[in-house]
Amino acid sequence: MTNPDTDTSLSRLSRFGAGKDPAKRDQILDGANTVFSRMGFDAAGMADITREAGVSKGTIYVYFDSKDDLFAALIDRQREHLFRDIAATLDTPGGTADRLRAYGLTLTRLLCSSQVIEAHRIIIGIAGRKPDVGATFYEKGARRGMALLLAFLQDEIVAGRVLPCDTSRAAQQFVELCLAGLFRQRLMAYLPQPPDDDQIAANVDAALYVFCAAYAPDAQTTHAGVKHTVPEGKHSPD
Amino acid sequence: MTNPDTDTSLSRLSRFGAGKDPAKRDQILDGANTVFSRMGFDAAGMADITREAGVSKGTIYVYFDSKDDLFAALIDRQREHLFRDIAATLDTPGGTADRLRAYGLTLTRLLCSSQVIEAHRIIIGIAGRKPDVGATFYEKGARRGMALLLAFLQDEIVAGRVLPCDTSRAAQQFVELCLAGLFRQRLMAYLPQPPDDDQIAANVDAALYVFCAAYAPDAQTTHAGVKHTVPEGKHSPD
DNA sequence: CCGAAATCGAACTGATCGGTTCGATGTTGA
DNA sequence: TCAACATCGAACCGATCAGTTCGATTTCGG
Repeated sequence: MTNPDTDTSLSRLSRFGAGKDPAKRDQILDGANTVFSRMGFDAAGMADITREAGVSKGTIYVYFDSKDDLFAALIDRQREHLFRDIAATLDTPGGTADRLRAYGLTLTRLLCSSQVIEAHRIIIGIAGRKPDVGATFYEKGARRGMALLLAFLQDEIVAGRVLPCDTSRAAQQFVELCLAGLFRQRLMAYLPQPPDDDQIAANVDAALYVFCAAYAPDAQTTHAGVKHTVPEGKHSPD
Repeated sequence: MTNPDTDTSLSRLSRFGAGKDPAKRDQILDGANTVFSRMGFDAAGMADITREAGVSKGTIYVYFDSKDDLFAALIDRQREHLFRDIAATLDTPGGTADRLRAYGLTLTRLLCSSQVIEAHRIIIGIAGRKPDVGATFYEKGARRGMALLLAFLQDEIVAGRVLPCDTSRAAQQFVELCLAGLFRQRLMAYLPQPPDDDQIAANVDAALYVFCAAYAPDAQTTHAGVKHTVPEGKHSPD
């Protein structure tokens, strides 16, 4: 009768139901992460994951319903890990540019890391066959990270430290500027290794320079030409 | 004795060797294109291509050595098609901004098209397992297209219409600005359809605004602050 | 030390897929 | 009309793989 979900007696604290031990679950996910990263989704075999995780095949299927389910759980776990790092950056002390730089540095370093690149490769590779998987991945990942930057930009505009503009598009532009020359090249394995910190810093500084030239109020107030009115046009797709 | 490769007699003009008929070759590539686009590389079966192309399996293997070979040939054919469209844009009449706009419009429209997106999905999906495939794809595609823009920017700098800068990085930045909010979202199927012409135009105009704010000489000469000296720092990876 | 339960591990199933083979078929040049 | 030849099409091969089954083994609470 003792329901394992409601039983909080001592006897249950070190004993889990079948497929309920979080340590073993993590062990499986760690192995899956290694194998998926090394081989990609289709080429990765459950036998490989079995071997890498040091867990029997039957046990994996006790913890996860299918290969797809296992992969989805893996993505979810990684994502939460990433957000912890990014969310803090915009609360950095310093001026607008400094906080943007901190955000850009962290974002660029994380997105160009082998783990994130491999995850993107897998998602993009199946996005044609399973559009909802890709869309969900973007929604819960990039879109959520973009929302942080978007809120920051809106606050800065209210404070007069950034020119009024289509914040959604400006946020997209800043991110793409940070990733310019790195992310796409990493995805296509044209850059086999993640960029080092110097390259990232140079890229983010260059992005910041361009971004400030367009959206920093001092450049605008100094140069009062009509040519540089910030277009507030239609919202960009986001 | 008559070697089919060197025999130019009339008898050979309407008769091709096995696996040498360019019309049938194209027929196979058309079918392969449809199937690869619909299903992705791994999920696409040779049987599907056989059906779609209306060609027997044996014949396909007379024209192509393997699935990989077939796919490579398909990519090569598509690429040449694209370059014809892009190469012309920078020779458009008009000022610097107009020509950049023409380039950006064409580039964005093509790269966000379903054909190109699907090709990217496949390449990126296997780039982990076969890095040389991905690298070659980037080398012969994006890199070559970037070279056009790069040469253009250098000419404009010499003519004093663009500020001296790291042209390689500036070119990357312009391209990413044009694709901001569109290309990555298309790859991940967050945008199921290609953007329409209005969206593309708005995006390219926004990109152009930002790019000009940073690299147009008039804005710089007017605003002589030290803050806006264009950094000529280390070359960005390209 | 016992007994229950989770896990192991190895064999097995059923299906898919890339690639091959080979006789039948249809087209073409002579 | 005939002979050569590219193509067809359907069966076939060998390998791989996701997922299942089940008895043996380990683990842990009592």
